Amino acid sequence: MKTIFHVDMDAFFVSVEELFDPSLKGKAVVVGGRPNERGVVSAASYEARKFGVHSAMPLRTAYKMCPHALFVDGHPERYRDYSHRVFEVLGRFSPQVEMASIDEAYIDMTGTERLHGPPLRAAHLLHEAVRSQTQLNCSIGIATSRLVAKISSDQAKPNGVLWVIPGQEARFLAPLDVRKVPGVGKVTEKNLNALGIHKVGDLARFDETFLESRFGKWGLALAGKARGLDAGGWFDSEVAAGGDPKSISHEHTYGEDTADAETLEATLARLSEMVGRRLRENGLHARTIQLKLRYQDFSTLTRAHTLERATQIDTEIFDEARALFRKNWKAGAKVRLLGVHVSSFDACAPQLDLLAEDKHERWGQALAAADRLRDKYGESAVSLASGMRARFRERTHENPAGLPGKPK
DNA sequence: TCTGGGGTCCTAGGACCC
DNA sequence: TCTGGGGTCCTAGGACCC
Repeated sequence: MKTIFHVDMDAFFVSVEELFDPSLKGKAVVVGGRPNERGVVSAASYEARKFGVHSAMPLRTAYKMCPHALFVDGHPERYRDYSHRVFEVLGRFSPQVEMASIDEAYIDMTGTERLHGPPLRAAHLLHEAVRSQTQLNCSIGIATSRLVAKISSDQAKPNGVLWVIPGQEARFLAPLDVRKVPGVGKVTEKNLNALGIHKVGDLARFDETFLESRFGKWGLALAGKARGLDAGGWFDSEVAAGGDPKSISHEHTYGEDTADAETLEATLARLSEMVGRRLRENGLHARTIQLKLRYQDFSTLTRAHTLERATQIDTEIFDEARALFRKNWKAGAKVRLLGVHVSSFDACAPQLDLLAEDKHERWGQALAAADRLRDKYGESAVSLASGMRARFRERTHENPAGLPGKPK
């Protein structure tokens, strides 16, 4: 029988911001950007939540609901730093700690009773240790499976500890909304509601063959979850993740939609550079390049192309992304978002012929040097994007009709 | 309400091969 | 000849999570 703790930081981003600016304490705070910006709420203080503000809500909506809230930009470096500090504290309680995301972790506390006492006592010690080392509050769920531990930490919020005694899992889950089950989102909730399933207890009464026929693989997992089991499927593998990334992407939403080809292609160049850089940092080579294009009306398309040979070179990524863009963009249509996404990683690119290999090698060296310059002098120190913009101008000059066009 | 950015996993259809 | 069955790869879209 396992003893799993799920530790979830309370209003993490907001709490970290409060450490840097104590005047925020006790106020309605929204992290994510200015109230008139495009974007969504990353985190809201409990005070702001009283007005209906919650994460993922558009900033403009949050402003309407809570105009007196203080809107602050997020600081990912700060959150990463504090996430590491939390991780260190947790590591003192058990060697088996998995950070499931920046603000939550699973700890396998099985067999630590002699060291830390029974689960509730250990959890209170842990809670206090996190508090004293980081000045941050967390909530802790204790159960025999990750799934139930996660749901119970949610029920414990804010700043609480909740232990689901072994054997009581079904009783604990039964009265909760199905939406509380990780992996059940808006759509699945609606589909379940249509079957008369509202509570986890309702779900538990359906047999798994029926759920499987109705929801496929996911239905089978769902049947297990309703009984408090870590049933497998994406949720559990996500938790176990921590290995090599499967994809890398960057995207950008414009402050104002644009149909300007030069602007759009410059954005693609910048996104390609960012993706290429991440590939090099991770020592990865990607075979599939994918473009993401969202129009003004929010209709979104993705178009991919798989290369014969994997790459980690900015210009190769850009060439593909731009080709996909030229082929698929309805010229003149205003664009809201562009994204560049790469996947199908190979450990390394296979050999080319010698001449090409040499050229490739030198490109790689140049890019690595540019990466080092950026580290030293900042992101704007070196940019291929500006070079691309200049080249593009020459081309449009020769081809005033604009895109798509075959430059000479 | 006017909708971010970075991820993971699943499904489904078509091409292609044996 | 009127139509197999399995496997793999690729592409597009979508649900979901933090």
